[in-house]
Amino acid sequence: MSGFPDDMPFFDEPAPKPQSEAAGGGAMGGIAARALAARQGHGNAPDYLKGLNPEQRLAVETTEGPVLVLAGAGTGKTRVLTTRIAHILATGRAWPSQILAVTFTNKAAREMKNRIGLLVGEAIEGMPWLGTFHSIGVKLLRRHAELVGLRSDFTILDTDDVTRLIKQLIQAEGLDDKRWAPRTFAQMIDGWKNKGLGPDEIAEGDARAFANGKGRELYRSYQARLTTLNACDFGDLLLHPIRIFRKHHDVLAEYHRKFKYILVDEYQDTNTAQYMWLRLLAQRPSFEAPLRSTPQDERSDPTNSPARDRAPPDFSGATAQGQPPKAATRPVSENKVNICCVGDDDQSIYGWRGAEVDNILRFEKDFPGATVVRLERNYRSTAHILGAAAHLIAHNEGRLGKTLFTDRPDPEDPKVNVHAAWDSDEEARAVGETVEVYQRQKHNLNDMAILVRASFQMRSFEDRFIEIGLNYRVIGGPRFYERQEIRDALAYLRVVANPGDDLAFERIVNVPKRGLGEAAVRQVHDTARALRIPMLEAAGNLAESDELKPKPRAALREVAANFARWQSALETTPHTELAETILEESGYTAMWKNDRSAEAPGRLENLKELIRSMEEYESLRSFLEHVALVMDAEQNEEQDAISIMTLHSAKGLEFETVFLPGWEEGLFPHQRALDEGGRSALEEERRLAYVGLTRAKKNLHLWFVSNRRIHGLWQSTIPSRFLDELPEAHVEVAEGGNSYGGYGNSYGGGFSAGRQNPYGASRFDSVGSASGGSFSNTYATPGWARAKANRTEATDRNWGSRSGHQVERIGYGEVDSGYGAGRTSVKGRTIEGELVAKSVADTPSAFHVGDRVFHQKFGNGNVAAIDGNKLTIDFDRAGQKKVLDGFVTAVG
DNA sequence: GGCATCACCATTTTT
DNA sequence: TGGTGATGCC
Repeated sequence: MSGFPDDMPFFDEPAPKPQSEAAGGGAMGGIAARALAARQGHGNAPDYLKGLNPEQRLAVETTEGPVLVLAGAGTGKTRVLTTRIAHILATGRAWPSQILAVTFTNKAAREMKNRIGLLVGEAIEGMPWLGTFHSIGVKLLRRHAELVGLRSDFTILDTDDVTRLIKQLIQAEGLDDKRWAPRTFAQMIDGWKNKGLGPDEIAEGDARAFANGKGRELYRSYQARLTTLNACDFGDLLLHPIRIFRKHHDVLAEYHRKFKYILVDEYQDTNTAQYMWLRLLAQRPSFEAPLRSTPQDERSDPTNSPARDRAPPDFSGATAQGQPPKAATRPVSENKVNICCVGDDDQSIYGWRGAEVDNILRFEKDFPGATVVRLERNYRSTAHILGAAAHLIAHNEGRLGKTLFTDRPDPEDPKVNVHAAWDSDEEARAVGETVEVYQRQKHNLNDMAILVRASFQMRSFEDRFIEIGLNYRVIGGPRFYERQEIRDALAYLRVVANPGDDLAFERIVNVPKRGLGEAAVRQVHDTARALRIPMLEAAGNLAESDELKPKPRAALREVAANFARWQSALETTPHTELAETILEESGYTAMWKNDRSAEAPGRLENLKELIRSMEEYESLRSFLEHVALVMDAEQNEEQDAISIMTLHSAKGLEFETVFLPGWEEGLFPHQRALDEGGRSALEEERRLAYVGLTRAKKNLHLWFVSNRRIHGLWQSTIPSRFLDELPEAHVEVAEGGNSYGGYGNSYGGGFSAGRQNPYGASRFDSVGSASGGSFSNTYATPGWARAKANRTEATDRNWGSRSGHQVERIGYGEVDSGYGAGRTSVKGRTIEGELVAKSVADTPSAFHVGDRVFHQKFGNGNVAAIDGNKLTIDFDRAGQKKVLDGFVTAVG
């Protein structure tokens, strides 16, 4: 991404040439030649169109008017986007600078740039408006900053800065920052900004919910403070441009003229603010769609803040300024909106951070006459994987509806495997063994991945892989630019680049320790506020006065002198060299060299890496811009290693072999999603499962365990309802229990919909009961049965090596015999080819609500509810638990 | 200012 | 259970 000062001037591009000229003129270099090829008629499609399937080609060639491309997983989405851009360029429809192409992540933007580059050669240099929402937002804002009271050299605050700032504000209000956590408020503000709401627009209820009803004032003073600091947060990068567009018609009109084509990647992930932003840019005055509908998002959002009931903010630039929304005199062609949104409603997994799936569901209403192209031909996965994924996702309502298919079904392809394990350690062990099996078959570790729901799950895999010496890499997790030492170093650089960056100054004024305590820093702060000058300047003033004691005074004098010196060197010294000097002279490097903790060498190494990475940028300023917007750092993939990551960070990736552990109720779907988000959250969890399944090209292994340690306590768990939703035809319950036995009947089958779901029983519950509850309650394959038979012994082996679990081991052993003898029916049944794990037992439970029962692990309790063979029991000591009836015995 | 102790918490994460 | 962040004591 290019840094900001070196941007090309805004409106200096030549007017677009008519198509006929563009093709013939040499100005576009290689493109012209391709354009020629493009115009040679249907029989002779240009190279870049060859190899596209008919749907992809339709998506590429429908350049005019609104287009929605519903691109299922692995259907060539990026290819369509990049080819479409290449096509627009090659046919001379627009100059590179007239195409606005937005993505969510820097990675996606980078990949698009690369791939367009491959298609059209050098012309990519001129794609200045391809980037993330935020990077394009910055670019817009730098040009028009004064319209919202900022200078164009404003700084971009990261979440850490924001939190510290809010903390100051909360304290300044005389509020207790423990009662009102700054981070919580930062998240609230972020949420509001995602919805496009400024301080005056938030709902009364929301405003009152924080800081003794001072939420709104706090938000307002936060914004005021940002303006004073000449800074903005991530949300402002979108909101400020929206404000500018709404208020300054001329500005918006310029961009309307400028952008001939708009492309949006991952449209299902757009939040309301991004949607507003896009609509402003895409919308022409005569464009008459309902700006925002719809009853649907109210319905699907049980958190339903009052804000949702208010009239939607009017972000139509036209109507806001009182212009008639209709401009009947304009020729239709001028009102054409050449916007192309690409996305997949089934992969919308970011609702919890403000994404509105509804945006994509509503596209055709928003843009009447839209061409909708469905990409369903999948080039990634086997028919089994696609079949499993399709069957699962079909349980969601409110989909646009796609069914992926493959042209290349292969009878040799393995089915999707479902495995059970006793607990998470065994799960890790078993996954490790399976990985080794693949390794022996010459599979690369790079082609395998373990995708987990929550990051705490990673640990057991890491432990195990270290133990057996298996290379792994964790994707995601703590980011390079979020590390303490990197932040500190960046704070120094920020102050040098921008002396008014008080937050950065405060961060490092006493790092390393210079004897500047809280009192001294406060003094600097207050002076700065009183005189309306930057803290750095205030520090210089105080150093010359006698308001402070000699020691802090000397420290401040040195700090001020240092920064003055570094700033003057900024013009003359290469920025990498200057950075080194700063870290050296400030004593920062020395601080870590003197630190004897284990992390210190790593931190020094990171600092070196930071300097190295600066080399790619031409100035300190452009580097800082990059850092503010790009929080990730490249991972090196040279070493052969299996990847471990969350399902969320796996979106967009693919692997030959995928392991999906932890498919248990409460973990996946996650209990918290169920508790807080109701049905729509369950559907999002299901989409997450869908994303997980569709990452696999060939081999897919799902796992669930019977016991998982959650918050340090062992909990018995039951298989995820999502397992129930997989089609039997494509799934195989894995054998191999002997090698890692011990799971036996403890999982019991079935899910926990009843009590745990606040919205009531899921409709999947009724699958069992509606059909008379005549299902097996267990997996039923020969291997399974064998494993069951081996269970007790294996369990002893597994648990015996641990201390402190004797009781449980014995307990389960005893329960097991009773359970096995009493009520198991091993023969599996299916319904319409569905249901691998069964939810409901053959026989209704013999227990009754109110029965006094005993459980080996949890002790005595009373039955509170019964759902098939699943009992909800209020235990005297362990609280309420859901257990299978086979695990308890009647008391008295 | 540095260390020990204690309470508290515990999905998902980009920019 | 274990990691973090804040408090309080020296």
